[in-house]
Amino acid sequence: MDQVNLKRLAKELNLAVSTVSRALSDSHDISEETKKKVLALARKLNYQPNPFARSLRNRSSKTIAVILPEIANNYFSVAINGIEEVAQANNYHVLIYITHESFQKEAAIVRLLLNGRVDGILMSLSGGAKDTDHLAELQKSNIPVVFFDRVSDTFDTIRVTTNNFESGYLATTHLISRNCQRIAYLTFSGDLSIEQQRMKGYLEAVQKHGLSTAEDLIVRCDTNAEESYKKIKEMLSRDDRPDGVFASVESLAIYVYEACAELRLRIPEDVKIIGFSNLRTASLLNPALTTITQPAFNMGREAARVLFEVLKKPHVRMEDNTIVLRSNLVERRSTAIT
Amino acid sequence: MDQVNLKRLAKELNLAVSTVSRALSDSHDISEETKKKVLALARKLNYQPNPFARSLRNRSSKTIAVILPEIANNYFSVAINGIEEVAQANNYHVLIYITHESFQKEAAIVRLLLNGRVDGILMSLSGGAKDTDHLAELQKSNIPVVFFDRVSDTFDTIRVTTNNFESGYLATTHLISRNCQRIAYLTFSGDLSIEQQRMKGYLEAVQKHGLSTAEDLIVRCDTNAEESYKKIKEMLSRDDRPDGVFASVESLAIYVYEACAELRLRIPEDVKIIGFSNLRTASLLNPALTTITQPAFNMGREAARVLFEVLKKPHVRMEDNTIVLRSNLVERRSTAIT
DNA sequence: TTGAAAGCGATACCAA
DNA sequence: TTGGTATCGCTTTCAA
Repeated sequence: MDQVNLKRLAKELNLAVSTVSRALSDSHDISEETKKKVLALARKLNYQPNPFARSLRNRSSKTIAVILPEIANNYFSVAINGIEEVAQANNYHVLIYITHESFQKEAAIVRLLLNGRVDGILMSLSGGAKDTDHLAELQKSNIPVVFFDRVSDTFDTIRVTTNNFESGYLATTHLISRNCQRIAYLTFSGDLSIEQQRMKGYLEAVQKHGLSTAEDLIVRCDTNAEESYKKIKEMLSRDDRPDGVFASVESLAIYVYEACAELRLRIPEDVKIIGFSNLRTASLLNPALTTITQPAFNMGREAARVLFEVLKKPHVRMEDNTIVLRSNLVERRSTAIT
Repeated sequence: MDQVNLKRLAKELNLAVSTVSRALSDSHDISEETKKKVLALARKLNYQPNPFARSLRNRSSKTIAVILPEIANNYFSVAINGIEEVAQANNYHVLIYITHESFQKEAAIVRLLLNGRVDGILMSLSGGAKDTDHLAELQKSNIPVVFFDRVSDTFDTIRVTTNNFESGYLATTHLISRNCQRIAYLTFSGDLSIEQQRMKGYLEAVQKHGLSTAEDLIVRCDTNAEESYKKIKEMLSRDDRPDGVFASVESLAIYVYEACAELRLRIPEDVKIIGFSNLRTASLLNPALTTITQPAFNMGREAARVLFEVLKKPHVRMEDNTIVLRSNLVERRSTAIT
């Protein structure tokens, strides 16, 4: 079957390729009559311009990339929803890449994108990444990047984030106001800027109230699920186990629930729990989980919106380049006074 | 800054463009010496071939599309994980499109892809779609399509699905064995093949045991969340309310929990619930939800695997073109005998 | 208002 | 083993 391209249309209409091209792009110097003829045939043959020829010629891919540490997580999947909505509105395509929290994968993916495959990148960093060469390369490449949620402190690009320090502080004081005396803090590697912000908030609140900041109250979980679960369970089995747990990452709160079930610890009687979480089912858990909830959809939408703003006028440098949205504390039974 | 392309490399090395191209693709008829020289310079200048020039020339995009009804849902996000893993292993890129259960959007997206932007498509249909013109166009376009989960009965392509009829039957008999007499069935529009399969299983089980199949036990929810919730709540408020509910879609099970909480109905004492669900937190709900769980990751992986099989040898027609994986019933407290 | 032709960057065929 | 050139499909400049 013959491809339908400009040449084909031109031949059937006895016109030049350039005329057909201009007619389709509604150029001013084409007569109404030919425009109509061209459009009619194009529709009849279901003409679709070849995207690669276009991209090659125009140096624009009409595509953005989203690089994420994971996707089976309500925060990120809702954020993608926001991103996709904006992209569709701008007639852009969205490429997805998942790093699975692997720094090597992240670097490899970024390098895949340096050659113009995408016009811009939305990115949430993988945990535990020390080396940032790939980010430096990105910055040199003139491809605009917007970080969201897990942003980079060291690179001067646009960021969409939440008030992590305040949220960390707020979550901790919430536990304290519920009579918790030994408050544990659960985090991933702790390397990410947002983890550090949240932890600073935790530490400041704990110190301000004269509570223990013993190192053994801080559990750093690596990406290995089993390992993390074991560490958490171990902490909850100790004699001096905490009476309050602040999970700075969604999945860790779930581990706490599972560990408590196994250890027959009652929530909130024996341990109170608060977690950063966008779980749809937080209110249906047993007991309902008190959460710090991030505006996932809006963060995705904002990040995409700013990216397209830059794509439309690349010469403009964003002055105030960090957009901070607010997370909400939603109080539920897991931190109720008993 | 000058682009690094073949021309540039050729000039700096005093070679022809074609020679450089062949050297980089490790062609047999290029001397080791020049290969080395070319590779060295390419690495030094960080040469990245232009993907669009390549795609234009080779008529291959190294990209697949995934079209989904929604993404903020554990089933689909885990399925994407499986898809992305296979795609990365094959050095392919993954475009994501979300239809939000809108038939119009689905059709528009499919039409965007008819022009060669992708080499293949993985697709899960949107609900309530009657018109299938866009699928017909797809089939004519020679772009291989693999349906997964929400497959099409009418189009003869490759399908990856689960044993929906049996699962529907099994879920229903499970409720019956837990002494349920009036079993409600919750579904979306009911237009999708998988919905019909599941419902057939439900009906057969109910009839076999001589229980009521009254129409008012079947609740068809449209895509509107509020509307769906109201319908479910209304059913649970009636005097002849069901004592067992089978939610054939994940989100509907959540509505049942929420409605029961509002109506002060106890699960499982007053109503027992089973649901198709891939919720990470099913076991932590109050009470833990008995589920039919689909192998989401494997379904994504299988679908992608078959797609790449076809992409590698397009002339081969798949004989047995439906792959059926098995869902599991996981019994939990929401269907416990009381 | 329309046509001819150059060029985007990579590949592959034909010559040498 | 290497070079020259046509080609993929589209856009755009220059000429007519």
